[in-house]
Amino acid sequence: MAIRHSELHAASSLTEPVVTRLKLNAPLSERDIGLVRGLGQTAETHWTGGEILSEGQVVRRPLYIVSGWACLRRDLPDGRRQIFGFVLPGDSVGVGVARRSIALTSTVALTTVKTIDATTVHEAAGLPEHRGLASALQAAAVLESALLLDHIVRLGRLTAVARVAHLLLELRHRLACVGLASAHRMPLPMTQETLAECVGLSSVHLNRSLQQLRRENLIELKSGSVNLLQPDVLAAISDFEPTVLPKSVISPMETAPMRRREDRSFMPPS
Amino acid sequence: MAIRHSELHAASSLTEPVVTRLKLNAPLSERDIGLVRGLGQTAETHWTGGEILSEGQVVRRPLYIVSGWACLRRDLPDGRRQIFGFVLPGDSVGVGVARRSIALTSTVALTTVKTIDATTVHEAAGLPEHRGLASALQAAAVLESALLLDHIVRLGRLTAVARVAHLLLELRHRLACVGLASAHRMPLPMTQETLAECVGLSSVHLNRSLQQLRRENLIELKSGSVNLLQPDVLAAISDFEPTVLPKSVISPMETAPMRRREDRSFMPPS
DNA sequence: CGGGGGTTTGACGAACGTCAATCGGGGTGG
DNA sequence: CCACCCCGATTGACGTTCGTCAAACCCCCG
Repeated sequence: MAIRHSELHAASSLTEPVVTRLKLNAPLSERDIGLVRGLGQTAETHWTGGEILSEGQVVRRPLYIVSGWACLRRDLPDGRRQIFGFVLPGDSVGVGVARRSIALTSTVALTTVKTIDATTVHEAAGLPEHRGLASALQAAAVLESALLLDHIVRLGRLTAVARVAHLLLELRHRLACVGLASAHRMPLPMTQETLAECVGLSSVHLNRSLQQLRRENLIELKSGSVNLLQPDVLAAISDFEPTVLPKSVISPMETAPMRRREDRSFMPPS
Repeated sequence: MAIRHSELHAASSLTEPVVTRLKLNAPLSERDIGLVRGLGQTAETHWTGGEILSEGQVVRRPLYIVSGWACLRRDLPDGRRQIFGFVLPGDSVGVGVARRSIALTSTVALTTVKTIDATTVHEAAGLPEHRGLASALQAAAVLESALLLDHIVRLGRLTAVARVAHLLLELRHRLACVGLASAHRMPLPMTQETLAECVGLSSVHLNRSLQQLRRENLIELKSGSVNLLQPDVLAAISDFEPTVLPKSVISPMETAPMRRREDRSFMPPS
């Protein structure tokens, strides 16, 4: 299921999304940052479709996603599913909603996902010399609940088209925070059915909603990535406003790192 | 808005819902319990419709609800509202989702609400001699997120009737935990419109869903309280299962404390 | 050249929202 | 004590949104 890396090279670059995210949350000292960078050695790989964490399972240790996408999911008795949100590079798994207890949802890899062990960081956050880390982790937890609240508003009060627009804007904003999306283009490495399970629609109706957005020249869909043609219009029709914290993290930079070839396979090469 | 009580009598009995809840979350020492009981002096009263905490406002101090109901709410630009959940006696306000930061939602009193200041408890939880409190608070935070997740499932995957059934069962379970509901009857001190804003339906359709439940002899509605006639059937049609923790807290006791006279007014006697 | 999974389309029915009128009970003023 | 009033609950009619079923399509890959 998870494969431990023996490679040590380039380990520090792996941790950059995490460093970026934590620095946005709170000012970090050099020691804080060094601590996080040291986690590159603990990288593990999870294949598409694999469960990084299973609902009901005891959470052994907190993780950080350093590359790839995952989702938080619950399976209902009749086979239907609800996706609570997506986990992106820089996000943590097994924290806040489930630290040191029982996982409330499954965390499933949507692409090949690389993770690092966050135990050290969480332990250090208790020490007086790492106050910066402590507030960064706290802020991360708050942002996590904020995402859940936004999702509730999406499901409870928005129409199908607005739900999709709202979700796309949220993902763009979060990706931009860690430098993985430009102002317009971003990866969207999942099935329409997965998207539907997130926004509470049937896959057919989700498809029609996407088409409506395309017809109105609001988005462009290529396999595995989206182009938000008129983000302001999308925001208007969905009442979107990015979650608090440092405003306007979206840089005008146009480098949008795309998924590598190996990530396009939706099945593990077992 | 909030009125500080000068009355000191019967202060300790006020805190009982909080003690009960915390004891369910983790084993508490006598010192832990004594600490909580001492909070009776800090009681404040909020009138129906008043905002105990406003979205965007800096959270000054954590509170416990000791009597009455409140809801977590967000108002949308077009006047519509989404209710994220209800806050019952024993629940905390301004914790977890917003501790020491900015409130992510408004907390609005649905009845007359009495609160006590939880600052002391939260500070004590950091001390080694109050480890029990620390785990109790942690468990409370987890349960809080669990409720949000359940709500997402309700909104994303259940039909109107099932949403209502699911919500009623959740409320009964939580009330029973603090001895405020019997196996069947429980208070429901809110407008159908409020209920609708919670489960993401129009008030008209919510009304029809309630009627369907009544027609099928699953519930009985009197002003301000519900009777769950066949909880097992309700659970079956809504895929409900109570949130983890000590199973079957629902006692066969039939004493269902109803709202007092003063609580039936929906407007403050200003 | 096939196959298979994902996407798209059409047709149809069920679920839900909206508008607007009516009802009903408790609270209030006379 | 009684008539009035107001808010919330209820009802009907109608239109829209969304789900379901099933077929066709498309593209990537073997």
